[in-house]
Amino acid sequence: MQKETLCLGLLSLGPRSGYEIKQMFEGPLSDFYSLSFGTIYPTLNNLQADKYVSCKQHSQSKKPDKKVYTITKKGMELMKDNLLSDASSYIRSGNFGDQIKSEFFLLLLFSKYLPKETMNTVLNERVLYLRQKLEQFKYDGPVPGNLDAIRNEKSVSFIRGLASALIETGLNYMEKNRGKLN
Amino acid sequence: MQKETLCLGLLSLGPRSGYEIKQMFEGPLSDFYSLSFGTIYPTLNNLQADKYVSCKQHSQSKKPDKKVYTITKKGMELMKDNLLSDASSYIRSGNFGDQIKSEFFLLLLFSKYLPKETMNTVLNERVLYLRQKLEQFKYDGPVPGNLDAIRNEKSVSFIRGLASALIETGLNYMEKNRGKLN
DNA sequence: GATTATATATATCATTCTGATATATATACG
DNA sequence: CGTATATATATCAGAATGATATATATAATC
Repeated sequence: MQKETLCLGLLSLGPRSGYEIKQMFEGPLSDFYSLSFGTIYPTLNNLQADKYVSCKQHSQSKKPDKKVYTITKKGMELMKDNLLSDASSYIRSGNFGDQIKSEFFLLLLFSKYLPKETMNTVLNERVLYLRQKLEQFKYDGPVPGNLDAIRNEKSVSFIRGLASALIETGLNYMEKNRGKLN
Repeated sequence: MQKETLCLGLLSLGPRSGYEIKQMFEGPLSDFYSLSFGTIYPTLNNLQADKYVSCKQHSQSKKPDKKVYTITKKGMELMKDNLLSDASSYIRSGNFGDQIKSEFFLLLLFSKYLPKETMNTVLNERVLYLRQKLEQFKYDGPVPGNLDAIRNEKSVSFIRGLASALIETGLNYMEKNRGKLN
């Protein structure tokens, strides 16, 4: 997805600074996508130059100014147009669509070159890690600051449910079939 | 995973050309990882310069020479060392580990900005696509050329089984819960 | 009360990687 | 006989990351 469309989409949930957009990528979106500061800040500057977002500078005594961006009508239109024209190309992506770039799967692929104890530890830690992830996805309590804007989206419940189901399947499979790796 | 380790790992399954390594990424590995020609060819050249692989040039009358690379003892050692020292960092990656970069999930996130008919078509095509993927993963018949080297790995059976289970879960979830997106 | 670590906030850039393009030939298909 | 696809390597502009720089506030630790 184009970085512009993505930033506009996140701003459609409410006005935000670049730093707060990054927080969304590190929080609720961390398992699905991410953009770096080096992408976010230039993108916001370009969007502002082209009037897709407006910017209010909140000067905070001696911290650097907090630049809060708001999506404009023109920006909403661009976002919707882009989503519509690119929708079909995203059908073949993500979870067993296009490239997943799974380092873990690659490690499994070459597991025969690792000592058995090492692979045992790795698999144990993977299981622990996935259990932890599962709890995160199932957690329904309060979230800090403006991160609840994204949590309350209907689509986010759908995605979280899907993610939980996938992790559970992965955990069950790993526990039942790990013997087959030796 | 470092591109060097990855290329060495694939060469550990047997001697191959850069083109054939690319074929592995587009075939059996396409859902887990990929490297472009722009990465593969320079990497092989560097590995050769440092004696981690050797190269035999098969001149083919008027086609460009086919450069077949073979992993050396030194290369096997580097690969194993790298795998061992990086193993723990791969535990938190892939399927709900690190970044999945799922364009499809992002599209769902912004689905409220798309017309209902469009989302309906998108979800239908996604289901068809996943069914097709599932068949691919379950297919156990013959594969062309030297691609069976990777298919016959024990770890590959494990990964394919896991992938099938995950896709099935995703399909079931989508079919049961797609109403919740409206 | 001093120090250390972490959080807020933006900006920049070298390095890395991709996706596209270039080049050249062979083969299959109708 | 032309057209599309496959084989095969190489290169490079453009994009994105990860790291680093800068500056301050706040919380935790000792």
